[in-house]
Amino acid sequence: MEVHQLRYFCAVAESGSFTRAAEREQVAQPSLSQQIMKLEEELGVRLFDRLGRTVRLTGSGQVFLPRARAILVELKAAKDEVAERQSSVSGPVSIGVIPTIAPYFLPLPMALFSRKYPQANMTVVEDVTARLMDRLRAGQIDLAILAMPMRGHDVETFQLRTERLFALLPRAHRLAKKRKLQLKDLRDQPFLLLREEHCFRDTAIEVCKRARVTPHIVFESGQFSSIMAMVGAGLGISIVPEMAQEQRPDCSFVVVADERASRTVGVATLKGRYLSRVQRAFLSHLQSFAQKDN
Amino acid sequence: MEVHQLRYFCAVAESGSFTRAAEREQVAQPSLSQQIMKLEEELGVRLFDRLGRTVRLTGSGQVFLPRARAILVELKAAKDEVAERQSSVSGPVSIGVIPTIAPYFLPLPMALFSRKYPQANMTVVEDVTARLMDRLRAGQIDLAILAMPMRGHDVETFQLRTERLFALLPRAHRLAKKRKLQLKDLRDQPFLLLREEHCFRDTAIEVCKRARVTPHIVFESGQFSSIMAMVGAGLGISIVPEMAQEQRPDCSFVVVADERASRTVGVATLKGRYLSRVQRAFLSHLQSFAQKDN
DNA sequence: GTGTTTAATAGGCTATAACTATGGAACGCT
DNA sequence: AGCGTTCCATAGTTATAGCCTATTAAACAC
Repeated sequence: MEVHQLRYFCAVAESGSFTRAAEREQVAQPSLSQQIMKLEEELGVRLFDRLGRTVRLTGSGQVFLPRARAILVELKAAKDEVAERQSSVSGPVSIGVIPTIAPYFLPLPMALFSRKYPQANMTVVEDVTARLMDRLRAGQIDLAILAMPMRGHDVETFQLRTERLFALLPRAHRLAKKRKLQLKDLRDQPFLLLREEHCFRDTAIEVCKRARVTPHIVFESGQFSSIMAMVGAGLGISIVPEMAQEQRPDCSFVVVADERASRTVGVATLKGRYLSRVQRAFLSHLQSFAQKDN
Repeated sequence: MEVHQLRYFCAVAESGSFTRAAEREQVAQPSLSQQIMKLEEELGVRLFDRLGRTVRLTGSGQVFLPRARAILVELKAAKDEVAERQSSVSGPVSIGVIPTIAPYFLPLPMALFSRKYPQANMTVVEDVTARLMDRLRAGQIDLAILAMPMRGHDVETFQLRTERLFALLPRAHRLAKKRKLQLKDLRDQPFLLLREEHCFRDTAIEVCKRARVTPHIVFESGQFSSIMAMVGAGLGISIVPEMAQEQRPDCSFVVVADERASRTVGVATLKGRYLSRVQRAFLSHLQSFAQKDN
């Protein structure tokens, strides 16, 4: 039983004629007759009585007609729903983001996108890189905003911006007044860093190592605000990304002048993953926030 | 969009693999891939994400899946309903019958058929031949029981029985005691006949004419019972078919011995008309009441 | 790395739905 | 009644398109 057979059947039933039905369906009359016969054969029942030049539904045909119509309608509805889904910028977008980016970067793009496309249904998952990648691979999130570079053959990444790193110092610190500093200036300072699962911890340690500095870690936390409070209390120093800067009476931020002392923020999607129209729209929306200059 | 594409799509969605789906659908894997791609092309949307060796529905695929399933289910339901209709002896049977046959012949066959197939839904239309033929052609009745022969290229007929004609006489009539009589014996008798629309009137006149008798008609009615009452009252005589005989104190029935003084009862269907299983069953049931002899 | 699994590609084959042309039956008209 | 017209079915042909096998490319497992 094929779709065109149902279409032809309905056309004959509605026009009461094979010839007119063939015209309506843009097909030669014998082709249509043939398909109707095939349908009748498969059903094991005559659907039409061919009475001279009038064609009339049999009882079985009358039973079959509404069902055939319903199927054609549902077929169209299924097609339309999928098309609608693609043509309108609406539907679910699930975004994963790491905690060291989420509060600083995401609010503005999300608010603007939500205003532009009220039909978009955004969900944000905040988690560390490893678990975000799991979710990305599991299809639970559509895209992930995290620190570049992302090794991993199965993801596609787009850089959004590269930001300088800043030393976070107590306001009373001897380096706090400088306009910039070198990481080697921080040697022997007690360090406060994020917990191991956070990738920015690795970034910070990495840049230190490159400057031949091995940080002495005295405190670990899950968020910058705890670290800042501790630093403000004079317990040590830290390194934070540019976007985490904020006005605080107890802390100073001094830019780290070392070559390559930076963090790159990017967005990742699963390679081969098909994105719906909203999802693609959000991705390019994010890219419009990328900063071309370093 | 074709039915097999929907089947393949559901198979892949359910098995999570093109290869397993191809096995399930008894088709080579490339064929299945091809049809899925074609479907995706028509919908303008990717339905599956091909992620390495795992295959997963896209959002659009998830939307499309339940609809595709529903369509396949309805397709089967439509097919099944038609099949059921043909396999079981149930459903509507509409029977037309002329008034000079209806009360005498039909009750027994109908009762037996109804007992044998309680699911059969019989309807009887009693009307004269001309209007029954109209209804037959209009598809309002499935078969018509009437007097043969039926001229008309567009009907198919089956003879059921041939019955002798009887002279209907007042009990006191001089011929009432005879075991049989000739039509010419009735010459000059006042005739009571059915109205013009009734074919049995024509039959009666026809047999008379053949016997060189021109009936002098003094009364016309729509039913035999009126005629019998009148005949019983001595107003004249009539001719009735064998099956209309009944025990009456005021009338006698004497068989007409003339060659070809008979009426043949048969059943007619519209040529080219497809009969459902019940309808065919009732037709052959009627034929089982045919009398081979005479 | 190597072997295995999986989906996509390529090319040939076949099945089938399309077409044109024609036949036959039914209906309308004169 | 004869004629022309209309309509569906049939016959034969063409072309589409779905299926196949063989192969490639990539991903995964060991």
